Amino acid sequence: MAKRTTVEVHQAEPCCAPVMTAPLQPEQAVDMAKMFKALGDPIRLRILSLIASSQDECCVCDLSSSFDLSAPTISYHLKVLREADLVDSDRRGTWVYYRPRTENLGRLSAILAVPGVPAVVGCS
Amino acid sequence: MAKRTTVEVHQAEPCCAPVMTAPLQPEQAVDMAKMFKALGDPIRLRILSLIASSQDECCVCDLSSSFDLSAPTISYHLKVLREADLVDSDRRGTWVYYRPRTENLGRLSAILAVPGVPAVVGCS
DNA sequence: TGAATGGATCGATCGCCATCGATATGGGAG
DNA sequence: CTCCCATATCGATGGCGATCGATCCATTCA
Repeated sequence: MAKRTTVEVHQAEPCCAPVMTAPLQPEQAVDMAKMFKALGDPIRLRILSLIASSQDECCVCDLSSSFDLSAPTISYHLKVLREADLVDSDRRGTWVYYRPRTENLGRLSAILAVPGVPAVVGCS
Repeated sequence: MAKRTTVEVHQAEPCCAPVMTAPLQPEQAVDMAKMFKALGDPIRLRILSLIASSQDECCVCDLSSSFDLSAPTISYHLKVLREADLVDSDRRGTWVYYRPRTENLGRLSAILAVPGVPAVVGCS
């Protein structure tokens, strides 16, 4: 099964071997930990999943309405995700749109992959 | 529903759809975030990769020698990984051995998987 | 039984993090 | 230009997290 149109390139840069395969180098560990730390908050995980599961992109106004948190707090979490290279943002007029950075999500997925267990991916 | 062999149990319980596929439920997000938070520290990532990449299991004494940290600190990080259900420990005589909990590593990998991009494992 | 060693726990410290109200910035709408 | 709305930034605060020395617990060995 070949690749689909919008997502492709990604697994080209694994950046480092799966954690099950070889010890992580300290420098790579710092890099990866930065991303995992950004995922280490329930609110941010939900924000990311809202962004990633929306078609193409997602407006901040849609996000805010899903949480019982102040706007500055949502903005703060988005900044953390942005600085962890997990999402990209793009202002168009009054609104700001967010997109997932699938190449980095794929890297994180790959590094946790368990040999012999295909990390299945839903929806064919 | 009975389990079969230990090898294949893993991907059986994805627990939730990949983040790219559907929004995470708050409760699941709390669950997953706990594990990601444990991975959000470079030292813990390296400890986990040492445990996971060793054959079968790994003694604490081998870990300590790889870091320039006090024994209590290593022990603290191991506790965090244990409480996040990412490793299991097992005392045999004087030494304590740690093993990765591959079923949960697999779950994390699966949740970050990008549709259309097989999170290939092993060889490349 | 007592000493020695591997690990875990305790208590303290210090820095970082999540949250908010207040304020700034950047674009439409009038 | 002026007002308003959507986001972002600032500053403060309360709480959690990483680290260490001291201490405790378990096991082996003399």
